[in-house]
Amino acid sequence: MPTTRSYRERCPIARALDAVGERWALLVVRELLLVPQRFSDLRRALPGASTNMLTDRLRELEARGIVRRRALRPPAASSVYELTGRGRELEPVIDALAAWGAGEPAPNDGSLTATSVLLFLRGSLRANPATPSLTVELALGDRIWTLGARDGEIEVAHDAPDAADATIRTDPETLNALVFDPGRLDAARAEGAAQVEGDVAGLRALLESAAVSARSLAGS
Amino acid sequence: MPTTRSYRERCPIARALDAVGERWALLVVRELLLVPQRFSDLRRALPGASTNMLTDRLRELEARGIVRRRALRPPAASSVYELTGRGRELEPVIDALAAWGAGEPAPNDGSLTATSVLLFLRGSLRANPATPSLTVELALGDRIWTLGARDGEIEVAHDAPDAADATIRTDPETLNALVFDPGRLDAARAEGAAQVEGDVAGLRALLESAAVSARSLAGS
DNA sequence: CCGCATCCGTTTCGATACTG
DNA sequence: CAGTATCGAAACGGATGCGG
Repeated sequence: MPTTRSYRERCPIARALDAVGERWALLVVRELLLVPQRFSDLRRALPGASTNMLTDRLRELEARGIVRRRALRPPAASSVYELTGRGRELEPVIDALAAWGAGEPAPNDGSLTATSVLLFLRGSLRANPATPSLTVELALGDRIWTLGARDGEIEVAHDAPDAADATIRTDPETLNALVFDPGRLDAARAEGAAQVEGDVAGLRALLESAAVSARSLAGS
Repeated sequence: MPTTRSYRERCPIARALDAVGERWALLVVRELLLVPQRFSDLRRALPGASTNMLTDRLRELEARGIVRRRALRPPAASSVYELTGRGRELEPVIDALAAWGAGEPAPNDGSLTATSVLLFLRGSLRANPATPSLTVELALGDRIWTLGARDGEIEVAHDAPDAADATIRTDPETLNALVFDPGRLDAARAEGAAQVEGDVAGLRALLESAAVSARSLAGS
């Protein structure tokens, strides 16, 4: 049964925590921030969450107008969960948490989802005004993403770009390592952990731009 | 016994929530954001939190380097809890939550602390670039605060200003109402809910500036 | 296989009472 | 004032089962 407890404060901070302060709630929002996901996608992304926990959180978030459930077109006997407009407004909260959390110690056995890495990469690039303009096609697992950097505006979308300057195929682990240490790019390519095509120098410069912010966040 | 569970993710968002995602943790940070507080101050500010809950959270936050316990000078047989530098870095998280939470429904029986109102007032003024420059002395309960607005820089401090343009003595409830509807200022003064001295017109303009942001936040 | 509902042991929460 | 002790209630976490 969904959780209903409240801090019973009129403070907006407490009200926000009443809505998304339950355990797992903000991680569900995080996973849905870049792309709608099915129940089983969320399970894979949040292996520590039990099924009934996920069901409860999704129901609560739906009841609060943060998440919406949408049926897929008839042939697919499934549905996806996606953020509502109100849910997307949580992005600044997620971004602030990511910036702060980068300074906390990481469990060395921790998992890492594609969404996590992409959000952190995006945040790092946004934090660096000198980020070069470039459109990158990112293939992580079986999903294709577009990373667009243009005049300091950084966007990540779950689709293939019309025209990519560079293409990289890798996994979240490797991409995360590259965000902190772009110097590993050649080693990752040699090991087969990453395949790169197109403007390799541009991609390298983009990663360097992210690394500047990423390292300063982690160091604080 | 303090909580030790973790999401076991290397995602910075999950790491942040590992540190401050437990129930009540961020409300403790909120209360300490503007001024160090004693245990009993926190109890009053968070009446829904049981004493052992507060003890647990304070110990955890202390262990994580977010809160520090400081003994007061000898005559006072007491100590205060205050944020560390790392703890103060949570301010953007708190601000983002406040901005989002203003759009959530408020329980009509909810309490409201001075800190809550001051943080929201500060956030509203910061969100409005047209905020007039003014120094206000704010007396809430038995505490004196300084609200300084200068060239768009808004600061709230727990002390008396060197020189105030205006002085207002009221309670958190009334101040919160004024942030949304400055038109009530005269009524509040007539009812004795607020006493104002000095540049009343300036204070009124400042409240109007806050109200513009406050209403747009609540309306979204 | 997907999306849940049910059951159950464990942890955390919340309220009250009590102590240095 | 600043906590500890205790205990029932709620939430969490994992396993299993069941209808599409």
